[in-house]
Amino acid sequence: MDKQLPNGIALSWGLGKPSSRGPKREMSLKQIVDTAVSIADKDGLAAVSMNRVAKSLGFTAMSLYRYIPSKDDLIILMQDAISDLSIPLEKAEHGWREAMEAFVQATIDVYKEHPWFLETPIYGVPMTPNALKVVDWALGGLQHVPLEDSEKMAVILLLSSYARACGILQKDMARAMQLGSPPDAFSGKGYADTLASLVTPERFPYLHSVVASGAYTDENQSSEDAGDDIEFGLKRILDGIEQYLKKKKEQT
Amino acid sequence: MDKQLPNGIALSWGLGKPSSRGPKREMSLKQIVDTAVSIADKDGLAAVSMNRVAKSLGFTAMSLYRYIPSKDDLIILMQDAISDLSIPLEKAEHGWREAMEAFVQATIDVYKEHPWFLETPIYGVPMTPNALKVVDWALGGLQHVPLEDSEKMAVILLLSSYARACGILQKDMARAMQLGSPPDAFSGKGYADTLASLVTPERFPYLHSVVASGAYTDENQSSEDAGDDIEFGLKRILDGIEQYLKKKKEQT
DNA sequence: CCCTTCTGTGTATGATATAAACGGTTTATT
DNA sequence: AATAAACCGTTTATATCATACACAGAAGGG
Repeated sequence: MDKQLPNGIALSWGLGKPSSRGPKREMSLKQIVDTAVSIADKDGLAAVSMNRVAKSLGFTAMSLYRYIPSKDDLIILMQDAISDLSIPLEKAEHGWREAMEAFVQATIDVYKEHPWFLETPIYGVPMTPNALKVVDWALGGLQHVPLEDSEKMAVILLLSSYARACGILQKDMARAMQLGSPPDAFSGKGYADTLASLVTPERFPYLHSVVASGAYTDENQSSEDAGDDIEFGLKRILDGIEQYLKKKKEQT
Repeated sequence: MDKQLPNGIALSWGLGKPSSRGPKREMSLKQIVDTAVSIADKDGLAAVSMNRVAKSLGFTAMSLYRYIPSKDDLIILMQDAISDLSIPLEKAEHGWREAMEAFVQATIDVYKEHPWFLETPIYGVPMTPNALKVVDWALGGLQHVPLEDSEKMAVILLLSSYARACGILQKDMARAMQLGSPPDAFSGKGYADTLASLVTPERFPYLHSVVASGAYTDENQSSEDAGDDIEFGLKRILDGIEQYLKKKKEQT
């Protein structure tokens, strides 16, 4: 009887007794989760408290517990909610590369719209319906690719992590651009300059030049450039997969 | 004057006035951070409270604030602390592929030793000394690879993110193995069976067979197999980069 | 020698998640 | 139709936090 799997997962699947007795419910799970998501979108994940969510809906904090067993479960539901992409059902007219590119882009878009997704402390292999629907979509894009199931899953894992990396980068760049270069707390110089002065060539022989050139702090990059970076890594990954397919074909 | 960069970063660099006047300090930053890390290692990140850390050291919670401005900063310092890998300084005797593999493996090992690292909110691209030292190490492994600096950074970010995804997978599998297949809360069946019954072929045409086969819940996989999965994705990435290098070489 | 500065410590405060008990409401059962 | 059970949203209470503030003592500088 240890702490086991969060039953927010069960909730996300709509499992629960249909409770016929008692008064009519005045809220819905969806309503609660959507409210929580919009709060997180606006003010960050830390702003999501039971109180705030409930008050936004005109109820008391405790009322939420009639719908959700705990806040952790709410967060799981939030994650699932934003994974509800409107999946285009182009019937694999295009190749698998295009499909994977679309998958990655869609995932990155989620991070862009909901930056708090990067901060959620509840993580793990996807287990909720919308998240799994995305996996299913990606698998569909690979349906005619001669890979083992486990290999396909590995590819999806790889691409997901790539999208996440892009999300982090994007968020940092957005923040850097928003802040501009304000004088820093512990020196008169801007943040980038401060970092550059700390990353000395003795201590960081390889990193030093990168930071000094400003490439690390992304000062001169725009969002458009970030897009280019996304392209670069993605193309490398897909090339790698393609090469593997070729090699595999030769062996047979 | 918005909320700006956490100055826990400044602390991690050892920046601060050397205070000569008052009484001698009875603790040190390192002591505090190490204690916090060991608590997180043992009981998870949620167990790390100012009170608990201070009490472990025989002091009161408030005393910590003489060393650390806020708990968020403490977490940043914790992240930096566990990034203090003892970096092998093999002078690039091996190729860049081996170097990148070592980098990924080392990162994964950190996740294995400190699972709470996965739960810490990502504040963004690394900015603290030990974390940057790791980046420097990775850059060193790429020193003779003809890529642009920005491309190298993109590769490193990607591999970091991939390592994180592997860390998540590893942890989930470890938990799944530890739990075995306990009867679930909302059905008599085990968790894997429950999931399999939810992932119907109608709703998840492509994923269904994967889940049904048990490949998704990783029931029969050992940690060794997980290593294979890691290998697969990693090799694809590296293959893709290698191909890019080849193409680039031909063009010149 | 005093005064400034810093130390660790109590005390206090405001958030927070969530448990427990309550009055009112709806429906199933008798 | 009457009763009882189940359930809803609320009120109240508690425990845990992070952290602001003010204090008493310690150490060094003038």
